[in-house]
Amino acid sequence: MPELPEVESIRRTLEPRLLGARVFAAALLRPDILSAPRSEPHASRRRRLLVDGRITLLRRHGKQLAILTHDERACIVRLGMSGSLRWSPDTPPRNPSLHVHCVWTLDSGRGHIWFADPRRFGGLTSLRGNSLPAHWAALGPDALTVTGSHLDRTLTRSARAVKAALLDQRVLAGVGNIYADEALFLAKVPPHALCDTLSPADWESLAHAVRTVLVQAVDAGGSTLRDYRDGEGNAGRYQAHHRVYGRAGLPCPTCRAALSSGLLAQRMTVWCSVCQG
DNA sequence: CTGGTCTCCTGATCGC
DNA sequence: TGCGATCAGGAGACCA
Repeated sequence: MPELPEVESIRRTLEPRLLGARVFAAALLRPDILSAPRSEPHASRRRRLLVDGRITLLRRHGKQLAILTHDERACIVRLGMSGSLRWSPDTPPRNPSLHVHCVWTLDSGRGHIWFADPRRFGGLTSLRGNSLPAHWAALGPDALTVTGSHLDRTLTRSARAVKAALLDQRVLAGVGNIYADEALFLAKVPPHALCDTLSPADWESLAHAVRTVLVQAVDAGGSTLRDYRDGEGNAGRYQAHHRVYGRAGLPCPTCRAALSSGLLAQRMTVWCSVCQG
């Protein structure tokens, strides 16, 4: 389930493969995974999939990754929960269980990139490169740069549970179920605490915890629970450092009490009822 | 407007 | 061993 650290790891591993490469061809095997904002004029599928463009930049905001070309086209890749974006020297294996939906061929023998997504919660969005900032303005700030004052300002009058707010991409972009629980544990804030009961100091410590946990996870190449791989096919290593996620009933790493678990905002949630009061 | 719930989808896992 | 039920979850639709 790719969150910010996994998407950033994909971005970093793909960048050297893609920068300067020209898109020779694109095969869209499942047309319904490609969408466009309502405001964008219709363009051909080839245009929308960057064919004949020279890749100039790979940008990430939260969990979204955009591929940009020299002629101001952009293709956003959203990985959903089971999506992957991989580079390989050859075309991907023709294994139906991979659920490969789009394959791009780069010219001059620079290989292929492919988007696969078994559960199809992800997809591609084509848009003009110069409308990317406006598109991303609908999201909150990238979670790697989130501040306590932003969270305080945005959420201080909200009656929602703090974990539900952390998962809301319009509040901050990039946090999913794993890193929400990890950040709440680090900040010693209970996931079910209501936003309007938290102090500015709480928001400060939560913002700090979010940034800390994400930086650590990026440094470890993200978390591989089952399927996640970076752009080169490597697994992440941060799962070994999870303090609470996936550890329901096991001892708290700080106080050794059994970790609590339950459903919050439709997500499995794990926390320490002692440390997170 | 706000917050809670439902829904999409497939593969892994569980219980009988 | 086999097979149906259950679970996981990002994000948009939908509803009170």
